[in-house]
Amino acid sequence: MAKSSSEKNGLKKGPWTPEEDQKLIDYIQKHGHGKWRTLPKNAGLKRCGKSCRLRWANYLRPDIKRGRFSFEEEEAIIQLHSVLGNKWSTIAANLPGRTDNEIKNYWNTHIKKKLLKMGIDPVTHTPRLDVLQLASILNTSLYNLPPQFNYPSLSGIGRSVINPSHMLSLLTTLLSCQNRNYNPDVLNNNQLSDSDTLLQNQPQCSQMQLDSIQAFQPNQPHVSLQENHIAKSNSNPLNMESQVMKTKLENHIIPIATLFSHQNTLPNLWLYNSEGHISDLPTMAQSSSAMQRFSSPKFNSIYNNNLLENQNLCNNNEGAPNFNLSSLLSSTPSSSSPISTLNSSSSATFVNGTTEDERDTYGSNMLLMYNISNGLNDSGLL
DNA sequence: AAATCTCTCAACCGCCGCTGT
DNA sequence: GACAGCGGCGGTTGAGAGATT
Repeated sequence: MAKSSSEKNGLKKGPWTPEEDQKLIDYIQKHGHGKWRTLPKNAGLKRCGKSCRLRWANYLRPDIKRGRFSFEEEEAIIQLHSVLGNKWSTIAANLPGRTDNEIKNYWNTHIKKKLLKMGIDPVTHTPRLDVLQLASILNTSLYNLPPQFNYPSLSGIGRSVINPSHMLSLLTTLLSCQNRNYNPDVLNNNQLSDSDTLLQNQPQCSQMQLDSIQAFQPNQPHVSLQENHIAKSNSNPLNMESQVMKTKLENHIIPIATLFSHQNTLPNLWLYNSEGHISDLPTMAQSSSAMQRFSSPKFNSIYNNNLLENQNLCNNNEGAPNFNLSSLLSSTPSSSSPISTLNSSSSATFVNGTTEDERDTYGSNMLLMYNISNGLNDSGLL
C-alpha cells in the first residue's frame, strides 16, 4: 500500500505538531542550528532538513515578532521594496523580528492590493500605465468634444475641458463600468450616483458655469441667459450638472471605457480634505505627507546600513528597479528627486473603498511624483 | 443554519549560488 | 573545470478561519 503524500520517504510533511516543535527547540537550544541535513535525525524528527530550517526560521526562532505590522513597518516594506524588489530576505533583514516569509505574505495579501487599489503598480511603484493612458485618452477625448461640452475656464481665459475633480469622477465611473460590465440602463440608474455624490461635495458652480451647463443641455431649446438665470433659480444646479456628466458618459466616455474593458481595475481614488470635500489636484499635491518618510533619519539609517549591497544590486540591474539611491540617502531632499519635491503640510485622507485606518497616503504622493498635477493650470483646471 | 466564497499564512517546492572535493 | 552537497531564496499551494449569501 502506498504511503500518503505527507509521508513519502518516511519523512513527514504538513503542519508541525507541538511535540515536533518542542523537539526542534530542545535540540537547537542544546546544540545550536546548522547542519540542517543531519539535524532532524539527531533531533529525532521525521522531517527533512529544509522543513526543520523553515520551521525554525519562520516560526520557532525566539526573536520573532508576532502580531500585526505597524504603520512604520508597512512603510518600511514599501520603501525597501521600491529599491530592492522581491528581495524578501534583504527586506526582512531591515525589519527586526520579521521573517522574509511573513513579509512576503503581508506584501501579497495586504500591501499589493492596497497599491493596486490606489492605481500604483506594485512591481514598479509607479502609477499604472493603464490609468495614465486612460487619463490621457480621456483628456484628449474630452478636449475634442463639441464646444458645448467644454467648461469655461474659471479665469475666463481660454477654455478648460473638465473640472479635475470630474476627471477623477469619470475615472471612477469608468471603473464602475468595467466592474459591472457596463449596461446603459444600469448606468442611467446607478452609475451617476458617483458623480452626484461627488458634485454634492463641490462648491457651488460659478455663474458662468451654470450658464454654460444650462446651454449644454441637449435637446433643449436655446434660451437667453436671462431666461436661463430664471430657470436656474427654480432648479437644482447640481442635478443639471449631473445631466451634463451623464451625457458625456453616454456619448463619449463609455466608448472609451470599452477600450479598457479588458483591464482588471482602475483606481478608486478620491482625496478628501479635512472638511470632507474632494480636493482639487493642486491641493492634493500640497497635502502629501507620506513621502517625507523617504528623507526621515530612520530610513536614512536603514538605507545607509544597506547602501553598498543595495547599490550593487541596482548597479548590476539584477532584478532591482532602476532607482536613484542618492536621492533616498540625502537627508536634505534634493530638488532633482521627484520624491523630494513633496512637502508635508496638511492632512489629507483617502476614502472610498479604504478607511483612514488604512493610512493610504502613498497614492497622493504618487500623483505628485509623476507630475500628474502639472497638467493643471492655476485654477486647477486641465 | 448551511453553503459558498474569500482571505490568510504556514509550509512546500524548485531553483540558484556558494563551497568543498 | 565538473560535480555534488548544502543552505537560502522566492514563488506557489492548500488547509483552515472568517465573512458573506
